[in-house]
Amino acid sequence: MVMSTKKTGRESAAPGAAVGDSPIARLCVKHGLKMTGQRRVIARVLSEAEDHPDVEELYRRASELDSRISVATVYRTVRLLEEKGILERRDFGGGRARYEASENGHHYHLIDIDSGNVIEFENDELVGLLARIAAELGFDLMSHRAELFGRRTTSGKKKDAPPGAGGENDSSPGRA
Amino acid sequence: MVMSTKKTGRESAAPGAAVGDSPIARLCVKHGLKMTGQRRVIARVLSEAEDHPDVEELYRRASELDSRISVATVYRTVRLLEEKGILERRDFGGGRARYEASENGHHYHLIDIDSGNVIEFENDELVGLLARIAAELGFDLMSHRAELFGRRTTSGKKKDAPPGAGGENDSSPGRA
DNA sequence: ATATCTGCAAAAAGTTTGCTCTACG
DNA sequence: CGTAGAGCAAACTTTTTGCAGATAT
Repeated sequence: MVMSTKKTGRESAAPGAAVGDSPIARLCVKHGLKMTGQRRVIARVLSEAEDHPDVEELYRRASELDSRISVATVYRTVRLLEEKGILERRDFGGGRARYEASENGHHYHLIDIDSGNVIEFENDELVGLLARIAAELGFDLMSHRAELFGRRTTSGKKKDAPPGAGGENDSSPGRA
Repeated sequence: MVMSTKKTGRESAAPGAAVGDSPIARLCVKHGLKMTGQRRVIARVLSEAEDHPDVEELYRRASELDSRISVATVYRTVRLLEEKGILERRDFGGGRARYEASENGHHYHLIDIDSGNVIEFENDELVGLLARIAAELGFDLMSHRAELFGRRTTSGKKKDAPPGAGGENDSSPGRA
């Protein structure tokens, strides 16, 4: 098992994309999408996001970088990227869809039911098992999610708890 | 892996509840809720549901039994029962919330992303793995959920397809 | 050149709510 | 009886869309 480390940096340039483009912008190019100014900004915001922003939040962040962007465009972009498999839509309740880059790798959430902290983790064994289950039911697994709700073990038998890897503390709480 | 078998039957009567009441109606009484005619009907519809109806579908089914029911009441009831822990709200994409009785026991969902159909399954191996993961992170697993989003395998290489056990055929298709 | 994309504003779609009247306990 | 609940319609929230003008390739 591996605790997630989100990558925000950029790799080498790709043909057809401007050199400063974000990873997601390059994916857009690869998928044959036109790279408008707005789209480039939204792609960058998405690439740099370390949380799970909803459309409103994406709009806010994108607007800071370039005010000539409308919500409708964010909605359209996010939908387009989801269809291309570049983005994944998440539903943590609260009525609005939230997004994260597929390239961030699949990770899961363990929620500490006492503190509310969210711990992200990856687990290849889990991916494999879920894919196998889907296959047994006659499906190709396109995406999936798993959320664990747990309580710290009282005994100090904890095996693995990387210090800074814990609570992500996303912005939007449920509609309490 | 075991396909689920929902229980729809009724147990013995409870004090304070009318004899013909559905299991969920009895839970309502137990929680101190007034049992109006409408609520009783909605409770019954929920108790008898073997799928994951959204509000519109609940409204349709309830209206068939008693036409004096409004959508607003369905919304209110469903929300109330969720707060009481009697119902669980599910988000399978497609924009609408869907509900199922908590008493139906633990199972997982595989959503056909093309049709919106939901297949339920149980899997002990999955439970074990998730518990182990939680333990490795220093937690006792209190509850969890897993949802798979898949697409029917094009090739006929399906391994395991119990003829009548599969497609539950929930009503709402994704927003295709 | 031209198909794609954007902004704007209007419209959908889903859900909540204020108010008044009804009816459960 | 008193208060939770129901109906109705209007309000809200989130997301989609039609159209005219802009722009990347």
